[in-house]
Amino acid sequence: MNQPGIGHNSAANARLTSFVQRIEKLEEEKKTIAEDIREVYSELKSVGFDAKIVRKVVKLRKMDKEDREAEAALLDTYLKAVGC
Amino acid sequence: MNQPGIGHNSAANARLTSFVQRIEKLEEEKKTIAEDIREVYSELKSVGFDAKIVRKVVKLRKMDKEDREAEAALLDTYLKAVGC
Amino acid sequence: MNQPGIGHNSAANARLTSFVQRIEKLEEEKKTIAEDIREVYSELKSVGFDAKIVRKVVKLRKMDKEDREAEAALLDTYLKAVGC
Amino acid sequence: MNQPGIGHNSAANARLTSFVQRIEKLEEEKKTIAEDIREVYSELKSVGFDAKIVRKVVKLRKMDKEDREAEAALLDTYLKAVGC
DNA sequence: AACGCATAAGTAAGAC
DNA sequence: GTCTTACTTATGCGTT
Repeated sequence: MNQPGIGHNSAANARLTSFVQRIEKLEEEKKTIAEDIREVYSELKSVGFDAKIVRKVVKLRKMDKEDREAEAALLDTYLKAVGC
Repeated sequence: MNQPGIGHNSAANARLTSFVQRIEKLEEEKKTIAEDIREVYSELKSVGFDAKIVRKVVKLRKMDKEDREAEAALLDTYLKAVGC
Repeated sequence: MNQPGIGHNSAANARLTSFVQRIEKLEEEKKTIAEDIREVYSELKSVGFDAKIVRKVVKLRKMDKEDREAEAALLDTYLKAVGC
Repeated sequence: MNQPGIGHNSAANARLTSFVQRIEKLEEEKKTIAEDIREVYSELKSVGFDAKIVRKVVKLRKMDKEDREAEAALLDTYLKAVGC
């Protein structure tokens, strides 16, 4: 493919390096935020809430109500199909 | 279970709501960063680099780094095992 | 700690190597089974079932009925607490 | 969605049940192997090795292996990019 | 018994 | 559009 000639083209090398560094920096930030989230869960746990359930709450709030209901209905159907 | 009595305790409700909102805000930020990363890939692609290759480069660099960290951790564990 | 002296004791070395190999072999087998499970999901998907829901079915069957109900009740309480 | 009509179709019910059982059986086997691995660790611990260290050794070996594979994959991608 | 870690499951994005 | 691969989330295990 035709990406800029690497290895014989210092300008392209520099450019690529720059892209890679930007990505790595962003990934670093993302990781930091993930840690912050974990901290919130651990704080909430330490004051007595059930972290597992709170995770479900967060997830459900993200889902559209319709989707939620459709999924619940399908699950119900399958459970009956397998005899539960 | 001994989580704060919810339902008859507006203070606990408010607290839980606050935790949930903090989490949602943080997840929002995380999502934004993930989008930024995708944008970098698309930018780099648009100037002629092969995104797939760059992804592998980033991955490899990360693995190398982790490898070094794992080695250091192992050494550390050895030292502790030996009483240092 | 007092694990057998490694590095100056070839018997201990051999023993450790043997343990490590046993573990690696077992992990290999575990990986194979995980692949088999994935294959079943993809087969069931190919004949029209919703793999995501089937996963939930499997998970729910594993849970005790009581636990299931207790969890559902708590989830409900939390959802109300945050105004859903 | 177009999954087989469940609930009014005993053939589909039977099929789903069969899939679920296959999965459950496979998960059982996987669980057994996980137990075997734990046993090896406990055996090795009982003869004086430090399980924590051995875990790290296993992990490191795995990472090294993955590293090599990732490198090979990158090389492969380069070659393809260049038309080989 | 709680805490953090490490593995495993589930979900979503990207390649072909 | 399918299919795989990568990332994220979640659970369980070992440790303190």
